[in-house]
Amino acid sequence: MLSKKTKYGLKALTFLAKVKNREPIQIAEIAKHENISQKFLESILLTLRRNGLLGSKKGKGGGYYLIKEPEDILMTTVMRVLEGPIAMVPCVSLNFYEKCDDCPDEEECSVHKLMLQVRDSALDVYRNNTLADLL
Amino acid sequence: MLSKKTKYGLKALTFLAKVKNREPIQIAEIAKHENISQKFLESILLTLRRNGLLGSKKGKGGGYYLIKEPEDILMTTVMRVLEGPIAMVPCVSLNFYEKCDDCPDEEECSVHKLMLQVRDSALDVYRNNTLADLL
DNA sequence: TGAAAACTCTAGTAAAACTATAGACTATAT
DNA sequence: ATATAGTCTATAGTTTTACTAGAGTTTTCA
Repeated sequence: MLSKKTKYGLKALTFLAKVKNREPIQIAEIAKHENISQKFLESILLTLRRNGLLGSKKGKGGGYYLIKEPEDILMTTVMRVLEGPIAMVPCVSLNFYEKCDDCPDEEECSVHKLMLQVRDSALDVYRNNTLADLL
Repeated sequence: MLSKKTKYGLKALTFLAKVKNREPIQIAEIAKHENISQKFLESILLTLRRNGLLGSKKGKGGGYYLIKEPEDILMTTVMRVLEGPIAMVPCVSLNFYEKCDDCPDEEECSVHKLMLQVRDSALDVYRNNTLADLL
């Protein structure tokens, strides 16, 4: 299941992508427009900012804004930042690889074999979609 | 993330697929061979049996066995039984569809758009793999 | 027939993850 | 100055996950 965090994050990004001139939008406005708990959204936007996807401006007239053009924001990046590993199992993860404690031989493991394919197909989707494609 | 339940279930199925003559294998033996907690495995095998993937035999010499040939067991079925919906979001699920409470218009929703593609690509993998392919 | 082997089922629980909230703090614009 | 708006830390409630306990039932075979 996709976490609410990722879902809300994606919605916020989409919303911000539509803003003219990349002017800052307040958290409250995004929250209201997308039906998201404001406090929860705060922490999500913060994560997106820390990971270089959003910029922020404090004080009056402040808010969050896209730091890059939607065409340049890959879904692989967004997903990794919000949802974490794209692989369903650490032993097939490119960025978060971990060995299984059970499972003596990865090459022989049926789960490994299947999940490798699933990862590749998901990666294929994420790599071929930018934020612009979702508008 | 793939649940342990699904992981263990897949391993058990793979193990059973290799058994000659489909003779019943005791839970304890599968658990030991695949490094799985026996009691936990019990409940998983039970689920698989209830969903028509395994047969069981009670009493002395009993155990679990595949009820169909590995070539005839699709991963879509296995995944739905063990892991639940293949879609990451209910609003793009074929078998477990549900409308989002937020989100006024599905067609306009960026999350929907992206997750539809992810679902399709995952489905594509699961439909093209039978248990036999994982051996 | 009876006892051991093996599956069935219900219930419960500890830990982790997820979702959300509260409140104090800091920076900025005007 | 002061109102505005993001930042940070802590924490509480809920749900899911991964198991465990234990009693019960069915089957087989001597």
